[in-house]
Amino acid sequence: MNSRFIVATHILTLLASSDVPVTSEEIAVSVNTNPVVIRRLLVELAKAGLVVTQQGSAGGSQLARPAELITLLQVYHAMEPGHLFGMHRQTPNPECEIGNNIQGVMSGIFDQAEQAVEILFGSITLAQILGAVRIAVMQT
Amino acid sequence: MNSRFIVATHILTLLASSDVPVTSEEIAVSVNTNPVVIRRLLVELAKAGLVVTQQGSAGGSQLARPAELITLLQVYHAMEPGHLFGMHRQTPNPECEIGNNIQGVMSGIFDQAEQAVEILFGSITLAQILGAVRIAVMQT
DNA sequence: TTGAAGTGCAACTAAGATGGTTACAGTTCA
DNA sequence: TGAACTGTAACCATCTTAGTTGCACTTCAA
Repeated sequence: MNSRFIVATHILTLLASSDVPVTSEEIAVSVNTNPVVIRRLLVELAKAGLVVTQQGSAGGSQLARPAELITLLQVYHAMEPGHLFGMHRQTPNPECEIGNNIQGVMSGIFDQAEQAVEILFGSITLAQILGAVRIAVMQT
Repeated sequence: MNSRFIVATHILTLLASSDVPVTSEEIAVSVNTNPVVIRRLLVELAKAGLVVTQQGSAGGSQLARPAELITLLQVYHAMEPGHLFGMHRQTPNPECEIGNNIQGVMSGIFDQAEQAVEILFGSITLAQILGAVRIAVMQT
């Protein structure tokens, strides 16, 4: 369990809330971490086509597209390339009927679980998250 | 990402397929691991009320209840006490509107995702998994 | 009662993942 | 040209996970 997905979402929400490019230092202050950590995540987000980043003295990052066109699912896929649930460390014994088939059966179930999560994430945009943040601010 | 959930399910499926108590050694052979690893998981499964274990020379483990009355959700809760998605390592900056509210917003979303998974797991029993394994065996 | 077979547990180990830090090369712009 | 920024590598500390070893305790048949 790691923090990349939520931190990446944090980054993108911050970018969505700004009209101008945001430096990794500014993001790092919001996230409360080191700018290099932020930069590492920004490289992945850029590879996924979610942000564009400008080098040099006027550098900074911006969303690559409108916040309404970025879903949590896209963020999730950029940050978490693996599966949600793990398999055996060693291949189970193929001479045993359970050992020989349990992974196949369970991978089917795990796929369904992942799909349920993906459907949810695919239905939530960055604009909605920013909106929810702003509502929370007003209620404080 | 670990292997405890699927290995615990493997263990329980094996117990469900047997009329007699199964030793940790036999389970270890099916899972292809060391018996101590199995015993560790069995202790947790027993605490969760899913298995009963007999010590001594006639020792071994059995399901604590019929396979139709054990759901994947119960197994999951016994093996994975934490959350599915991680939060920031350090508390984000409360002076920033995004930093101050992103965790609240995202925890709501993560709860929904976990719920979707739990609904799925709660609908699948061990008996169904054993049935699926047996169907897979017949098709090999 | 004894010895064998099994559980439960502690301690140790190796491997891998994660996130933080430091240093610096490269890029851009005033 | 120098400052401000990105991108990257290397290192480090911490934590988790799963495997191994050793052994105390439990149980039961002989």
